[in-house]
Amino acid sequence: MSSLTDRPSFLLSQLGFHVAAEFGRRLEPLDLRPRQFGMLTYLSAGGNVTQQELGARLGIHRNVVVGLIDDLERRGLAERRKHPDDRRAHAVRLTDLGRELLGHAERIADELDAELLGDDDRQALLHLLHRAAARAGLQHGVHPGLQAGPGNAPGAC
Amino acid sequence: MSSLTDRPSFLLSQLGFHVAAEFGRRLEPLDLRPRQFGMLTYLSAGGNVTQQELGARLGIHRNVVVGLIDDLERRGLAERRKHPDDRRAHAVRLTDLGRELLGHAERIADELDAELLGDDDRQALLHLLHRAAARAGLQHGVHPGLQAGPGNAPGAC
DNA sequence: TATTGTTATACTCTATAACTATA
DNA sequence: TATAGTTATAGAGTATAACAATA
Repeated sequence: MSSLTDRPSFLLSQLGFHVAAEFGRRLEPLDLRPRQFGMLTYLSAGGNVTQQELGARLGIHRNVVVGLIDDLERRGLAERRKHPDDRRAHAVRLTDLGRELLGHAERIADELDAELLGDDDRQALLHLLHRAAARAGLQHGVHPGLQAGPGNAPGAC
Repeated sequence: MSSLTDRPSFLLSQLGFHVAAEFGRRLEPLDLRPRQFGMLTYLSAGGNVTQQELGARLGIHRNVVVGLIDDLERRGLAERRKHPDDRRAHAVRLTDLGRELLGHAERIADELDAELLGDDDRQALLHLLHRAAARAGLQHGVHPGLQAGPGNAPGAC
């Protein structure tokens, strides 16, 4: 008579959604959606990132990327430059303001991490999650919750 | 320079979404959606469960519950009976067929659990997740991913 | 001919608000 | 007056398909 709370997969999913939703809520004061946080994070590495690449990396369809970057650009957090190698594409870059806002968001994430568990437990959890993620074949930094899907939660990360 | 994969909260969310999505995919051959699985699970405890109670428990709005139970009833997995104490309400019951299908779904969940990690690691993970869930104040068996939200993934559990 | 960015249209799902019947 | 179930309407969001510019 296994209860749902005895299933690691259920607990994992339950906690994962909870944490994602909580992160989304804490991001609201920054007027930033989890998908945009993902974008800023990916852009922060620099380089000539095309919208196509950005969408492919985060699992967001390219026609949705347009609107999200429209918003980021309108707010001065990112900008479309001319792509040096391909005149069809944009090279999306993070602005200083965008980098600053990303810093705020990361501090929020730090807080969330800190609240999750005590230091020792958190380290142990991180280790186990890494093993499970590798076993599941998950790609680094690719969050399936960001993908468009048929009505995916814009608030859930 | 903390990568996203160094954040337990991100990994938790990433793995949680992945597991939920995978569970949803494996449930498809049974023509059962994760939310319906949640309903069958809750109904399996028996008793006179009203639609209101079911929705409140799973975080699904009552007007959405109607359609989901319509489907379950049409397929002979659940049925609406007269509620003995309140003539406004239905007493939703699981049928034998519904109980059987729930068994199939639980076996699918068992497989997913088994694939997650080796036995020892899985036990350790379960322990840590329990602690984190308690710390976060999560309720037993209440999955925030099932909630309606502004465009919540019907495929993600 | 394929690809990048963009826009428009159709579809799916939820939110809100009503309504009936009971309490 | 409030609540259980139901239905209808409107809204938010995505998928699909087109398009122009460029490869």
